[in-house]
Amino acid sequence: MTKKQKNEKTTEQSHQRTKARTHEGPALVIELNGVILALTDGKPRILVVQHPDHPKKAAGQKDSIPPDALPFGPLDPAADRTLELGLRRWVQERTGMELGYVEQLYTFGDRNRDPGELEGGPRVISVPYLALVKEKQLSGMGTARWRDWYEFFPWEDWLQRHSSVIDEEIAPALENWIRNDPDPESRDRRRERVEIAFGLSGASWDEERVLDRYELLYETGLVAEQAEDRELGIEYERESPNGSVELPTDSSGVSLGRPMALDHRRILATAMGRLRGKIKYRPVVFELLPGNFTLLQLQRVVEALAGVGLHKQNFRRFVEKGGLVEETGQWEAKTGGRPAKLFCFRREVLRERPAPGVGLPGARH
Amino acid sequence: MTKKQKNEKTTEQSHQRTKARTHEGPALVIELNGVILALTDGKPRILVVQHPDHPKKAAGQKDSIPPDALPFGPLDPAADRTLELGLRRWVQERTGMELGYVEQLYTFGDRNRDPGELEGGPRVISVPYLALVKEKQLSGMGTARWRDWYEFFPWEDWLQRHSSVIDEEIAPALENWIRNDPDPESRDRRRERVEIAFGLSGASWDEERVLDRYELLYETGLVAEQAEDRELGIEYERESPNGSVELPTDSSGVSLGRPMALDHRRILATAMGRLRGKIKYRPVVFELLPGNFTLLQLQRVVEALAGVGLHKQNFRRFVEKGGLVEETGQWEAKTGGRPAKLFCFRREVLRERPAPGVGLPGARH
DNA sequence: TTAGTTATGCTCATTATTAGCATAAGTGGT
DNA sequence: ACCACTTATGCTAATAATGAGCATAACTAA
Repeated sequence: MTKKQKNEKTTEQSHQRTKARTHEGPALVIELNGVILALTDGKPRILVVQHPDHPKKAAGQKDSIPPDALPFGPLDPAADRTLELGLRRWVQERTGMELGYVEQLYTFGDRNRDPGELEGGPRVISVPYLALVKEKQLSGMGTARWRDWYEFFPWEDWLQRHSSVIDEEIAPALENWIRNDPDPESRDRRRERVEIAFGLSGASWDEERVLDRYELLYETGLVAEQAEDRELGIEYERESPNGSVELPTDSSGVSLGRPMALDHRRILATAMGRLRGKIKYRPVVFELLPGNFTLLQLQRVVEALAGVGLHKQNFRRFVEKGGLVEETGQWEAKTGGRPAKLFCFRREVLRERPAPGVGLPGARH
Repeated sequence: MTKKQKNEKTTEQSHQRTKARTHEGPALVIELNGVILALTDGKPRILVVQHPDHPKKAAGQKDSIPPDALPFGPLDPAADRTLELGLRRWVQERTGMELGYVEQLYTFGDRNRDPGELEGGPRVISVPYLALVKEKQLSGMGTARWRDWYEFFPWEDWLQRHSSVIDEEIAPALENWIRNDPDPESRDRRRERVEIAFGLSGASWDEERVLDRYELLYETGLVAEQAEDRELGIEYERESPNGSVELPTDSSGVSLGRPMALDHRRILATAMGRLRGKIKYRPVVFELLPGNFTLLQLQRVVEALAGVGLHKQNFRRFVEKGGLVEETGQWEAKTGGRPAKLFCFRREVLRERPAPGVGLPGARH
């Protein structure tokens, strides 16, 4: 087995990593990841850190900057009463941030998702959480920094029309990938997945399928993580919220979007898809906004999250008639044009409607 | 601490339980639970087993039948490549069932959700999965049996009008619970939660809020598990998909619906809510139906899952015009009336529409 | 043949959604 | 003061989706 050989090759190089992860016995660890999202100048940004023991660094490649990683901390089974409290604890300890809205995402437990396992490290189960915080209140610790989430997924940004990277790079590569499958049935399945995920050939773009798209790019070798995993000889068998995923085949050498450590981009994709879905039926956007806001501010946030542009007048009508907001009587003057009314979230809507979200009224398609 | 004293009291009584759970060291175990749902005579039924080491049984109460439990198995960190494969493995091993559609639910990791922890047992993290299977193909093993899921949640069944148990038992008890709160602010929060969850006083019934409702009944002492937990002295701090939950106060002695072991009814409530939501935007109902079906069969299934009645003609129009089904050319004669066309799921809809589900067209409200 | 049952087609009023047109009320520059 | 430009907000006409029901068709059982 070539993969096994590769594993051995890396074993010695990265003992630093193993050491950092050694626990007193359990072959099982729960890692709590946080996808911590805030809005700075109307752009969604997530908190990233530099992974302290990323293989590349351990392998002595000091010159290469370790990739961004989602902040994470272990669950302390003895101390943390709930998983969520565990997350809040270490986020508080290490960033000084008090998390507000918090929501559990998908639990990732695939073997070898953490390369440390190849060296006898414990099986690492990751339970990631999406957290929405009001503003950047980062008490500048360590390597942590905010990063626009579209840097990781440039193809998800449809705000200024079709993001061109799809037509120019992704679509041809995927077309190639489809053609390269020798089995006709399997080829059809590939084609269907591509068409549904990227809204190609007549299918419509579903902004929620962020993970589907990322996983296709992974399988096709269009994101850097795939090459990295292959290099490390990771036999990566994956379970996914949307069904299982084929194993990577070839590496194309292409690297779309900013890579992340381990499978963190997969986790981020999960978070993005989840949030894009959730804003439609639960009033979570307001967690990111100040108490008072203009309707255009609200619209810009929804657009930034969903990655699509909306029709202004219709959006306004939707949130007003839907009872999601109410006037405060105050005005915002610094709009650059006519002053705008300031609104606030109308809590009573929770009682009135079963699924009070903002939807995407008038999305351009 | 009275709670601690109580814990000690039960320690000796249930050593059988501890023994059954003893592992070779890890203070952490992943338990994979399956909410395995099938349809028999059009009714949603889930697979339940008798929990082998339920406290009551261990405490020597041999006469009392152990309550139903969701089937579960441990994750074998060494052998199971993914969590989902681990689930499939033991379900296959123990019931002979091949699971089809499988979906991960919320990961429950609260301390003391498994009473074994009180006696030094490992922290048990539960990762439950919802699985939909075509028919009852139960190769009658052990204590496993199918049980109508509304036995556990009688108040969720609105098919024949308002299920009366709400008006007669739940509403008064909740009203009482609200009034008993001495703090006015906290009282308002309780009232709002009740109104939203149960659609009381003008709010509309949201069939997806199954967990909210169960948790309110738990807090109010209207379900048996609460009394049980109190008896065992469990200091139960809970994290919930929909936010945190108050600690139980008094026990009313009332027991609504069939109880389950540990927090399994909470897990089941999560599954029910998730499925009720999912059918609206993903064509999962078809996983439960045979390949060919009449529109009324389809409607009955959706109604059974959602717990609400639908307008027949509108439902038909919805699924037909929405492209969810297509005619097969065959007919079903044994309808008791005019023969019905047989339809099948139309796969292409996945490509055409972003969120192809059945919705609840014409739900009675 | 009749009563009962289910299937299916069709209508009509109501409500939502889409895509714009048009006006209001600010800004900065000349 | 006037202009060009910006954003805010009101309104409308065409179209689509939804809710509620009438009516007919095609079978079964008594």
